[in-house]
Amino acid sequence: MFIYDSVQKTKREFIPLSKEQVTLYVCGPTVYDDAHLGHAKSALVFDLLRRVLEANGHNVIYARNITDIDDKIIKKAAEQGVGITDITDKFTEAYHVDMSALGIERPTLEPKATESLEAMFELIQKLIDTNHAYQIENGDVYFDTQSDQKYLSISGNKQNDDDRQERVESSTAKKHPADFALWKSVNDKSLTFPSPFGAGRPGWHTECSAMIEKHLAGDDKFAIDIHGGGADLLFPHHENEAAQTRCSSNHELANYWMHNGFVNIDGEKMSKSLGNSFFIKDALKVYDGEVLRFYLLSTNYRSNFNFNEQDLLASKKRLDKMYRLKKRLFGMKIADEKTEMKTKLLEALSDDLNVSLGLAIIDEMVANANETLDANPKDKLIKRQSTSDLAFIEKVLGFGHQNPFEYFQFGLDADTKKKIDDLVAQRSDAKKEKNFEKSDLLRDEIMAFGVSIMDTAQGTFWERTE
RNA sequence: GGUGCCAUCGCCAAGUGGUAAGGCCGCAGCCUGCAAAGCUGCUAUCCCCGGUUCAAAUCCGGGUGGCACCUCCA
Repeated sequence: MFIYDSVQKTKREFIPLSKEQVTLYVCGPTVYDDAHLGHAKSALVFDLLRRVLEANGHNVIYARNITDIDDKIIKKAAEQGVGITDITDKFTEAYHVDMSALGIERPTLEPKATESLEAMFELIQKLIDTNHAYQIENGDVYFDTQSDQKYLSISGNKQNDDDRQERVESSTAKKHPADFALWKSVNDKSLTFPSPFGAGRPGWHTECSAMIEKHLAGDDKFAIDIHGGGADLLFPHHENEAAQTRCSSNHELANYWMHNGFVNIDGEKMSKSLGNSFFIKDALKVYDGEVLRFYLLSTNYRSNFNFNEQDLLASKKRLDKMYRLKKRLFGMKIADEKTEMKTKLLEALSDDLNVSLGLAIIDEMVANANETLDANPKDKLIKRQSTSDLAFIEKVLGFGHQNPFEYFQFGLDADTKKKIDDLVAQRSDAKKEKNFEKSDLLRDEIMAFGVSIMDTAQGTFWERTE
């Protein structure tokens, strides 16, 4: 397997620290609002990574945190006049619902900041004891970036001198403007925790390092195999996490770093002012979750992704083809066939998640199966192989888990389906009587529902095509 | 200002030295009562200039044009 390491800026062969397991940590959401398409992208990419690692025989321990201590949460709770946990519980649950709709499997571990305070205290104390952190008069504890020789080695950023000057003058009692808070001394009623450093709240970066140490780290040169997140987190978040871990333990944080690109909408940076499609839950009202998954995952995860409806619809047609093959194979038992397609697909995905190439391989398989079945609808071998191929695709990519007939009925209520079924039956009768004028009229009626019909040897099927 | 990424057919998009995958759209054909679906065939020399090399979309230099981060935003 090969992974593009965004710290070394090169594709590297993936060699796990331990043969027993692969440790993967991804920065999860801050639960103060509904998840948007960017959250979806990140979660999808690392869900895929996990599946591909597993398909390669690795036992993956995947942790994705929930940040439930944050100023934005406090602000929201205050605005709405509700408790902190009302907000965090609500949006944690909503996050799970959205992720599930996208076919994203639950991580092995989902540590919450509120449940990791002890680990954070331990981390901060170690940093203080080793002079990598200091507490100022007001109680804040800062990480001393100057004490870390390797600070900025993750992002490759350089300290900007002009910038530095300005901030020194305006800053507080921090030793250096780049120093960041490990513990913020606050004493408001909303959300404060007692700690060895006084009452307050942890800094944002603290939780990830602490959780990794607590749940995943071993004795190796690196705490974990792979650390992932959105491209925006490289600096300062991941830089700071790495510094904390480096200075409080005898290992670097991660052997491989992966960062997914941003999602833009119609060429513009996502923002709430652009409207509803911003949130996953709103997108799900219009599009099937699996269609969203397929679309968001269809290109290189590192590039920025430009979300727009035309591309999504074009992408959907590709998924449709897979489902039509699934229809042709409906009822087949899944056998574990060794096929060339599986080998090639896994190889493509194992090369830094090359989904684009993988989709080309799938298209080729689908076309070949259709061609063979067109020539001989009873070809047992191709049916077994294709069924097996589709099952593999479902497992490793998460595409194709639905009943193929229901897939094509997305968004239609039972009443409408019944009406369409009735019209289709009437049309079939008319066709039997060779009353084509009547059957064509009925077809027009059916198509008015945004539905296409197709006559096959197995009977007439209909699909919502819009 | 600092750091970094990107530029491939109308659109989306693979391909990191050996002579341009795939999908959408379009055209022609097979199939069909007609369709739809499916299948077959057809459609690019890779932003510009220069260099390295037997050989470059792929490496180097210079342009031009996008974009991101440097403000707790995935």
